[in-house]
Amino acid sequence: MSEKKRGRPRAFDAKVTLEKVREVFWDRGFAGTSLDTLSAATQLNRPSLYGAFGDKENLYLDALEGYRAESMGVLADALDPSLTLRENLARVYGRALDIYLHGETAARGCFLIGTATAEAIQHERVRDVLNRSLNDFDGEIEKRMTLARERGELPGDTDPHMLAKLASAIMHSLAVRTRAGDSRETLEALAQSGVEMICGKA
Amino acid sequence: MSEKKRGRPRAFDAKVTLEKVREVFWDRGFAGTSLDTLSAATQLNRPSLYGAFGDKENLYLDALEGYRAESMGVLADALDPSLTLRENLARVYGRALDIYLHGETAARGCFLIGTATAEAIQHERVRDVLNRSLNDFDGEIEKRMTLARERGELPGDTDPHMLAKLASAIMHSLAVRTRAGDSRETLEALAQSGVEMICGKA
DNA sequence: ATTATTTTATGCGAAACGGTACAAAATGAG
DNA sequence: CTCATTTTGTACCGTTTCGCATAAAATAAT
Repeated sequence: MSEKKRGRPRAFDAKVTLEKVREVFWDRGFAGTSLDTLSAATQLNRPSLYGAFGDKENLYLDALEGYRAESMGVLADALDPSLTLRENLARVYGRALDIYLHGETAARGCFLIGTATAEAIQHERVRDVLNRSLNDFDGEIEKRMTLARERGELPGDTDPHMLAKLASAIMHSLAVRTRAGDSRETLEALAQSGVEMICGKA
Repeated sequence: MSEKKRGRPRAFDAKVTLEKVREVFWDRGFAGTSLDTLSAATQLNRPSLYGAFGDKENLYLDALEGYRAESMGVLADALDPSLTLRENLARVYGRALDIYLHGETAARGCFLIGTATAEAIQHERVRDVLNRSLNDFDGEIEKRMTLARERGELPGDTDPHMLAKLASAIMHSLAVRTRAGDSRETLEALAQSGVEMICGKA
């Protein structure tokens, strides 16, 4: 797996670097971030960044992909089927808010919805990542909705596909509203209303 | 009202210009748009743009404000209280999609959610416009929800404030998904599910 | 040791960027 | 007609931008 490579070894960890890059893009967006800013944040000079990740767009796409993969992991964990659907949804929204509210300056929301949305028109590859991410997210929730219907947690005439999209819509709204500066309190109230909308009042 | 001004008269209509500016920002975002691009789109040279609207951020904020004002007008019209709540919501979503899907290249979604969200962290004034816009939108819908409860269109224990936020969440999701490239068909299905979620199945 | 290979660091360069100085043009005031 | 005022168009300024060319440094292979 890890054969020793021939030339001079890298002085940095690509994965750690990509995480730092993500932080910067997350706050400033793709177009609003310069390679110099990324260079400063990662402690790497531009040629090293270019050598490891390619041009700016590639670097951004790699950062998006890392976020997407991590998010799907968090989602899968939150949807633990040994819990009730109500608990699952509350966990999904709760963990999302933990991530969305982690910003230093202003709360930064969702990396994808907050920054990729802006680039999606001009950059087809960004649009594709965004679309795939949203669909994958919907799909995971839909599977849980289907299971919930089988278990009787949801009525028999439930449409898991559309109900999952409604559940995702709450997430999208949390993402936008976080970035608009809403308080945690306000956001948690919305999340709870979302859970009640789907699972009924407790 | 319109006193004749003293110097050389303007050769352009500021309102029309602002609409053209909006189109460009809508597709490319704030950071992704150059003054040269705006100059070309408006047929004005940069000094004229600067003289009429100030710097790039001011120009963007003016474009956002125009969009916000128009959107609130469309919303007020769609919420005609002589119609049922169900009809109102269907109209709100329908007109939103008409606007969101008007793009030439890819469908461009909501100007605010699609572009201002990206700048909201770094530019406080943009964040404020975004926040105020979302709140005003919620507020208009909440008024209609309150009326619906009084009329018996909604159960007596309805919380108009939170229900309005759920209705807005569907809008936010439509905005994001349009920009991600979803088809009109898909989006209309989500809109309809949203209406049913709030008003019950037809 | 020598060579091949890869990464690092400095720094270049052409283009794009936002903003403005300045003079010409077009209007109203006196 | 002359002057003050405002807009227009050209041209420019200093900075930033992205990408790369180049050489030094660090490793493995021979």
